[in-house]
Amino acid sequence: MNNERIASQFDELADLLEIQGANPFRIRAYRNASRTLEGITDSVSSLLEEGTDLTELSGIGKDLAAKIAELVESGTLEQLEELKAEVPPGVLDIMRLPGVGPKKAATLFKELNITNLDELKAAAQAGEIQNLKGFAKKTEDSILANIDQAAKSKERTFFATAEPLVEQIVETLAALASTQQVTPAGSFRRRKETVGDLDILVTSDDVDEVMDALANHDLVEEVLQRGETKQRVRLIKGLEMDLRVVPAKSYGAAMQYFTGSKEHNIVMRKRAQKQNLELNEYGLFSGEESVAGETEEEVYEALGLAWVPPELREDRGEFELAENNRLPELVTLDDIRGDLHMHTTATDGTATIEEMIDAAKKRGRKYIAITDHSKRVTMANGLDADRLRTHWNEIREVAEKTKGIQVLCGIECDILEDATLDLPDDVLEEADWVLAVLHYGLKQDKQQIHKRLMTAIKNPNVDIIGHPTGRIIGKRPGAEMEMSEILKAAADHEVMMEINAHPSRLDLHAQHAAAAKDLGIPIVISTDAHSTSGMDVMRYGVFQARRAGLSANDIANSRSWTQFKKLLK
DNA sequence: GCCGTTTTCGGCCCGACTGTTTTCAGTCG
Repeated sequence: MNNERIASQFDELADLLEIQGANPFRIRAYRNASRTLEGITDSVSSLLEEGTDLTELSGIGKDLAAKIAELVESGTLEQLEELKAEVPPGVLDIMRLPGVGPKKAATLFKELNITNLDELKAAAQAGEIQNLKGFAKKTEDSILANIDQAAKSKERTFFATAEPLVEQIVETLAALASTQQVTPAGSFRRRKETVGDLDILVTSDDVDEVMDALANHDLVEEVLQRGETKQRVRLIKGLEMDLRVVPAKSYGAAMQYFTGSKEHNIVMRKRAQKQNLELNEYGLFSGEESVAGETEEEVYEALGLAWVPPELREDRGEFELAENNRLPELVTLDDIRGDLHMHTTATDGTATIEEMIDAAKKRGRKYIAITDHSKRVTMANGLDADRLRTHWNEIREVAEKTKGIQVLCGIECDILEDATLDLPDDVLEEADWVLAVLHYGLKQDKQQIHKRLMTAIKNPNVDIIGHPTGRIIGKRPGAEMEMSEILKAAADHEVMMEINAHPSRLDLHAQHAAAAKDLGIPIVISTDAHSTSGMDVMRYGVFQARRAGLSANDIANSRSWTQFKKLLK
């Protein structure tokens, strides 16, 4: 059983305990443990095999360590099964409706025996809900209004989808006469792979003007809430956005607060408490007196910390670095000089070799690798040895005529289900750049996946493993593997690892990339472009690298061509 | 249920908004 699965069992347990009105701190303990499990590279099942004491992990005590062991050994958790028998799973869907929480869901279940969304809808339509204590007509109406939408819009939105919407709204609000500062906060500012809600922070002399401007914006479908300082709207594509209007003297504290993450903020507040201070979105206070609040920097400084880049605010080690002024200088898009994963019309790309080279030059790239598919990927018209050699000849011809950019003859070579490579060694030897990847058989068992990746890593012609887990965010999980072992092998055999920059992949993810950095593995951020515009996704890969705490030094394709060349096999 | 340089017991982050209420509980981020 992998960490994610155990984490989700703990989350479910926490949800069920909430419905039952259990001690909120006990519930939090399960959620904290879930987060810890999602954040570590080693699988707990292998840690247990090695005899590691799981209580060494933060947020895992004796009790939860035993529950993890139970899950790993038996595949189930007795406590969870008992709770599920008491609380029907549909009650959790009800709890997730906007405006309904654990208490209301519990009331609906206990008083009316409502166990799923369908029954809830029927009861609301029959007018039965408004008679319950704590409910009334408005709650019933709101349930009916949300119930159909909620069923389908559970999923989060890719950062890349949200970005243009946020930019347009920021532009509109910034142009108003009354606004001074307009900045997105929340998970968007932290550059998470996906965002749930959006937050925009504004300083303004005229709250109504700002709120009206947002309410009337083309991208806004509905105003959900409007108060003195906060307005909540629903945008197109089902995204919801909170607008917060804050005084200038609190702007930094508000930015800090609303950027999160929640976990990061909890540590911030505890630090404040230890210094007999109180931190909230209005500032850092000593009694009534404001100590800091106008800028984020002064809030961090007052708590003895260097300013932490938003991408690192996850309570995953950033505080120790910030205390000692050892935070990394994170890589930026401007650092990127090469792009080492892209396709042409030879397989499933839409642009020719010339067009791709031209597009790369326009984006300031100094070197690229053209990496079309190998033959196993029939859907994409993958290349066999003969076609590949012809393709490489064409690439060399074009490259010779082109100035100002190095073009490598590459291949995206499939690692087949039987743990062999899709092209023979004598062909791979001729390549400048071999990117080995898993495309098929991602559901094979862990041992076989491991064997396949090891075949590629040990092959002396393989330069890099592309999109290592094969995950598609929100659609399919990656192949199961012991990432720490794969990374150790990659370090031993001097194989690089890719952060695939496509918004739906971002693979390696941040924690894996951080683990790769710790082993000294050069990381390559690649666009996997299938068209000239596909090269523009580089920024998302850079954001992912920043979230992993990587500097330009850690990124192989931020080096000059002369330096990068030395890494080639 | 976890945790500890004030602690092995008694804490555990905090404010805005809404709806249902006559002063507050629930929800949300």
